[in-house]
Amino acid sequence: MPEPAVKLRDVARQAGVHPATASRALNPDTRLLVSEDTANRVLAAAAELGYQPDAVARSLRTRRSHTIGVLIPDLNNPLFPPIVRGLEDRLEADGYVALIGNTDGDDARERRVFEQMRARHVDGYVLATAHLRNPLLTEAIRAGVPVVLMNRIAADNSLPSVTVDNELGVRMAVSHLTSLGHRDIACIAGPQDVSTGLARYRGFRAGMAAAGLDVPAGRLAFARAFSIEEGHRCLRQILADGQPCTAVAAGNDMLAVGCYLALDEAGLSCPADMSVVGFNDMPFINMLRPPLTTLAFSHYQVGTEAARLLLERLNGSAGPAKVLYLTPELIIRGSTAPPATLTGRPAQGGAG
Amino acid sequence: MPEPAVKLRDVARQAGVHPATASRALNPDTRLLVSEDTANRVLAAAAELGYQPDAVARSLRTRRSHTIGVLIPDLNNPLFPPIVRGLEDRLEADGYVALIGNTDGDDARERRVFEQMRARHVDGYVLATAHLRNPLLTEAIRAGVPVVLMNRIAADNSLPSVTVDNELGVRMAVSHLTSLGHRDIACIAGPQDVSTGLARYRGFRAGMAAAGLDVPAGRLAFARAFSIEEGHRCLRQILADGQPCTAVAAGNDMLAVGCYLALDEAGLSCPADMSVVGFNDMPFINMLRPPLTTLAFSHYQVGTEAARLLLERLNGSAGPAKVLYLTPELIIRGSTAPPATLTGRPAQGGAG
DNA sequence: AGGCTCAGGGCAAACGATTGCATCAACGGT
DNA sequence: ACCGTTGATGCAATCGTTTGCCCTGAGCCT
Repeated sequence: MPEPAVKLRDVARQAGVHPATASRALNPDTRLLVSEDTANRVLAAAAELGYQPDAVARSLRTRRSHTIGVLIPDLNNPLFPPIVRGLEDRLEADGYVALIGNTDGDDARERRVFEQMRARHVDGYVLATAHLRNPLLTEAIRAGVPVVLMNRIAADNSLPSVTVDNELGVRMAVSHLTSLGHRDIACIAGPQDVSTGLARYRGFRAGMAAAGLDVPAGRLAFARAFSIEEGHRCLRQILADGQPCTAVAAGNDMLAVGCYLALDEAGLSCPADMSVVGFNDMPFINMLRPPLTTLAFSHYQVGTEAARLLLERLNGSAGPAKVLYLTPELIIRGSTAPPATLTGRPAQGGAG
Repeated sequence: MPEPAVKLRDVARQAGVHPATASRALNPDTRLLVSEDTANRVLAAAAELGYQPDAVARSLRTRRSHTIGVLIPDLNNPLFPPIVRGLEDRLEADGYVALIGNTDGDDARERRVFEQMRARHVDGYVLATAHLRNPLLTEAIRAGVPVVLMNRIAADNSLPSVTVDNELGVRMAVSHLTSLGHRDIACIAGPQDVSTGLARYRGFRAGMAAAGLDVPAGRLAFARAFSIEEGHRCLRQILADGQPCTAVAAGNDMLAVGCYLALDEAGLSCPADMSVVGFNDMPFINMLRPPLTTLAFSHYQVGTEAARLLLERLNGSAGPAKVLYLTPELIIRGSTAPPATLTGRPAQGGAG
């Protein structure tokens, strides 16, 4: 037998006032409109009855739901849960809750989820799925709903965003490889229609150019998704028909894991035959065989900062969009070592 | 400038009917109440204007939100995302969306999230966080909201649940170890106030008893959480003051990963010095050093089945609670091998 | 032809909270 | 003593949809 929920009306009756008065007493912003005495009576009644306001009714009337829509491209990627956690923690502090949607990188699904959220009156969106140009973005803007981008950013920096400095990161990775003595370095770039894929690829070219190294087409592959399978496929392709190489820079850690599979399959070992470097330092990546050299940043912080940016908008600040870049840190682990031509010598040579 | 959303009223005006009629025409269940001709006019108008019903208003009126609250103890555990995915996929097929909440195993936080969801009129809950006796459960039941448990189950099987056969799984693991020749087997049990922790510990004792083996206290440790840190702590404790052993059965994969850390720290190697077996076969666990022997089951299916059970309830079926047990499969990988006393001999001995 | 049924569709009342406006008492100033 | 002011509270409309009820007109039977 369902227990009847306690309503504002009940609190009002118990306190001997009109529901409107009770409403005002309960809302901190309007509490000063009622006498302190009445306010206390209402508060006491609410506490005693265990009153919880009906978020749905409130949302219908106020047009605010205190709910934020969060779109994640792939929740199975361990990179995202810590980000989501950061978001939730920060949002909760301001009384918002996150509605999380998984899109699988599928546009149709993304649209469905987006509409669902809209119908539920979300007050804002945090998107980790943004393509460089995304129809959803303009649509949300037009509807007047604040949007913040996470991890990926938009083509024109027109939206508040928080991301790691991808280009810098990959330049650091390339510089690490060249300082180990590598000269023939392959690249498995991520999808070029999202900012992370593009910026990291740019970073790769910039890093190679700075070192005076060439990037022949045979040492370059573009993944269609940031997935293990695509990493596997791309490195296999490079190994099959590309120029020989001694190291590979992968667009992210998932692609790097795919590289491990391709190396196993080809009977090559990492780092003896080929060094691998990833991006993201996602959870568990330090426990792989071998532990992956990669670029780290605080995932949790990406979430909290995105939440902060969104809350700023929700609270009315309307300045130009802030784009926040976190600085990545190179974490050197067992997957990178001097190339075989150096270690092949009797000496256990490090390179300068 | 925010675009005004199109409302039922607009559709009705465009079709030349009353909003009530439009509402009936739009709802498949009541469509037969209006003439086919009118229904078509309304449908056409709705399509033309791009009408999306306001979920909030509807939910206020109908007391149904088509939203399901999902409570997850730790989204950072890669076990859960595939489960959530299964849930979402199955729920979406029936027009429901999942509201996901992370509880961090924190009771207070769990309660807050639970209340939030209640205020948002969720139609049901799927809990992966259930303690063996949980005040939230009785509370939800009393409020008349259907609840399904996932992964963990309640003490008295009074609620629809889907879980893997934990006891059987660990018996299989123990039998695997004994057949390799292990006799001194340690156990790192999970928290005993959740069903998975308890059932797996029972399975361990049952398996050992069946093999006629003893379980001295010094080879037993109880983790306070299913975390890497706790696994680390527990194995370290056993190594420090326990009887010597050649294998350890961990309460889940996270605890097993913690064991890897403790072994590294003690200068022991797996599986040469100590075999390790986990539970769950969570993503990435097959890529560790060494790949972990563990018990597998379809995580995705746990999600879909839980959704199915909940949908049954939502659609009015009121029979006794079904408890669904999935059968685990032992996946033998590199973390288990015959004990050193056997492999120490020149022959590459297998054991019967 | 009159009365019945019945399909089709409009009216208005919900759902529970918020909020602009009206009311009303008390009070102070002149 | 009267009037304007102010502080506290009640009234009622509103958010967008659904749904019980009633009304209307057409068709049918005797």
